[in-house]
Amino acid sequence: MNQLKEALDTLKDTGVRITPQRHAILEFLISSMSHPTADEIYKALEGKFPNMSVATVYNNLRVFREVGLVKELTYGDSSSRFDFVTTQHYHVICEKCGKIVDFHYPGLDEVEHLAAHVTGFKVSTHRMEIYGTCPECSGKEVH
Amino acid sequence: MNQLKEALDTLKDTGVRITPQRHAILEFLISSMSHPTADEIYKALEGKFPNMSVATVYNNLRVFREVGLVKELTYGDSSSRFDFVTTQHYHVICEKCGKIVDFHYPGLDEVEHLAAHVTGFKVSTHRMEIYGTCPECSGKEVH
DNA sequence: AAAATAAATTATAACAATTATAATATAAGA
DNA sequence: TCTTATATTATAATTGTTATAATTTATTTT
Ligand SMILES: [Mn+2]
Ligand SMILES: [Mn+2]
Ligand SMILES: [Zn+2]
Ligand SMILES: [Zn+2]
Repeated sequence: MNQLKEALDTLKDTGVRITPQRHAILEFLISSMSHPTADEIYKALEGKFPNMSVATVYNNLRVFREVGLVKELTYGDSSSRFDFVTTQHYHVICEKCGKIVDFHYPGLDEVEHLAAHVTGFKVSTHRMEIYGTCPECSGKEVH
Repeated sequence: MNQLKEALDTLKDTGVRITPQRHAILEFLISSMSHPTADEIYKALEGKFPNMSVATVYNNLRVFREVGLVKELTYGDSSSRFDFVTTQHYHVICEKCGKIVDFHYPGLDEVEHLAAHVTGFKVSTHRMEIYGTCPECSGKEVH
């Protein structure tokens, strides 16, 4: 139920200290319901933490990733985005405005198995994203 | 049959000048049968073109991408890799050594359609990769 | 509760991949 | 061959991220 409390328990269980900065970053990730970049988090919290270093944001996002609280979504040259992990899901991304929408779909187990069989890899995970144009951006088009 | 000739024709048809550097980069991409980074291409050709700028490699890879000759494979913070496009395929990537292996599998049309239906996006494409450990890296493990 | 110590934060510098800039060189058509 | 738009080069700039070292803070030990 209380996602923040659960996240803090995870930190405690894994021996990660709970600092005000970590608390605030987690709080923001959970409440924002989006997929912010490190810099967006940094800027969102600079009112509350005027002296927080951007390195702290990066460091803590890495810590959260390592204990499984967040997933890092990486894209070519641009900034990583961070997703507070609840359940397995994929993403649909707008090529016009960059919006990221959650997309629930069963995991592609069959594909993983075939890949393992064909290539001899020990498969651990996969990545899948859908790209296109969101309804808002489609609406703006000239007809 | 002759992939290089076809590629050069594509350049001619789209009004892109054929320079020795472009010729050499294409030749390397086709013959290497791998997924090199811009820097790997740059280093591979520095014998033949001691004065070639790394910017030339980047510029031309972008040109090739724009006319559909190559696909850019992007990964978080590390360098993009470039794939001379022949047929649609996916990639299996070793998390230990970084090796990239082609994996032929029918396109995930069903997933694209469902995503379009559920999110209202106009879907244009998708990305899918399998991660794991390659046979060589698995063999090296201590038992 | 105070002291000790291990970990986290900050400020800043460094880094690596990529792109921008401006001068020079060249491919391709007239 | 001449012309001109385009490409290349050398270099600087930019951006996202990580490393470093000093300072601060959370937790453990006394
Ligand atoms: Mn998500
Ligand atoms: Mn490939
Ligand atoms: Zn959009
Ligand atoms: Zn490997």
